[in-house]
Amino acid sequence: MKPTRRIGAQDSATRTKLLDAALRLMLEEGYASVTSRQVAARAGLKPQLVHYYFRTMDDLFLEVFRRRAEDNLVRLEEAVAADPSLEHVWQLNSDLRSAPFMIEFVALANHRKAIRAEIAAYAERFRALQVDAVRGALEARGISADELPPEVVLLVMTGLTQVMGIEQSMGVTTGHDTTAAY
Amino acid sequence: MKPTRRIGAQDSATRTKLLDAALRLMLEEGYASVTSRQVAARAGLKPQLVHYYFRTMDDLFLEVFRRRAEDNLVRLEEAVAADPSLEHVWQLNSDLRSAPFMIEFVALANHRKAIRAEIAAYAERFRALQVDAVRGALEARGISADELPPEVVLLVMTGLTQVMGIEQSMGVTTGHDTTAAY
DNA sequence: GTCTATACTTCGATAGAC
DNA sequence: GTCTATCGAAGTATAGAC
Repeated sequence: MKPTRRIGAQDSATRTKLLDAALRLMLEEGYASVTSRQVAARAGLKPQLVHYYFRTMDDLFLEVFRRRAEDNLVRLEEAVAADPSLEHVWQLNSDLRSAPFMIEFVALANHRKAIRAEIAAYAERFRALQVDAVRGALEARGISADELPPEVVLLVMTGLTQVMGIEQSMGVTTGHDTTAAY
Repeated sequence: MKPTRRIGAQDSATRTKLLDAALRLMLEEGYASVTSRQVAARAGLKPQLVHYYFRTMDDLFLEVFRRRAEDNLVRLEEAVAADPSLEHVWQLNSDLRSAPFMIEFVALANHRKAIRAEIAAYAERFRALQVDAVRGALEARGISADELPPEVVLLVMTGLTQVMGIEQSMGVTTGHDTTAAY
């Protein structure tokens, strides 16, 4: 029985610095660049501190994801409460700022069980919130869920913005303008 | 002036073994696991051979991508020639087998210029083929490009299958059945 | 043309000092 | 509670032997 190594306090300022550095690094250089050494360098700290505050690198990734995901959920809830119209929900979905974040984590999750589970749970919650919002917006327009299920609307919306986001980030723009206008 | 180190022949069987091993590794473990040591281990060869046949790891990634992309383009062309109906184009797009491949490379491309350029070029060619196919299928149905541009149909199609593919691989399935039926 | 011996860097992780 | 000294394994890449 291993005596389980000691881990730093959750509310340590150093820990927060490491999490911030890890997130920035991930967005700028990709998850493969999120190593104990590089994270520490960004934060202006020693590499060993990463392993003091996070038992493994996966633990670090999970914590980076949770912080941002939690934040996203709250922001979505507030935004929908403020303006529940269909246009606004669409607009929120078209916000491409979180696309790079998700690309990294989806790629990472594809090969790490713990992270995949965390993302799936988050995605379900996020989707549930969105479906509720779309359902309300559709009803307000007098469209019943039978003729046009909110889940369908949402998948089309999400798919569209996702593809366009990815393609844009790579410089592929064929048909984007036409579609946006449409 | 560096005398440019020697590189193995393009048609070497060993080189092909390395490319195959790299592709498998990438799909199974993610791009971060595609290292000279691991690729060589998979192929039953010495790590140094990777650097004999590919100057850098990026060169290896590029070659893995090109081989598969070339193959995809040919297959798409043949498939559309065989059956240019809208249903068939949709079916081809719904083929999720290449989704994991693209996820890896998109994530990788986000942070490597050379790879991004290669993927963008491929995506444009692939998209052009698809747009032609959809345009033909729509016209066969008497739908003019003015009322429903083929680019739009394609982006919706691609978006839908892409999101569903990603979500499925992570165990998120809310609304998939409903949408498929719809 | 093909492969190996080798160099140097960076990796994650732990045990122990403050 | 916080941080550092240190380890063995794995990373890319090159020069030179067959």
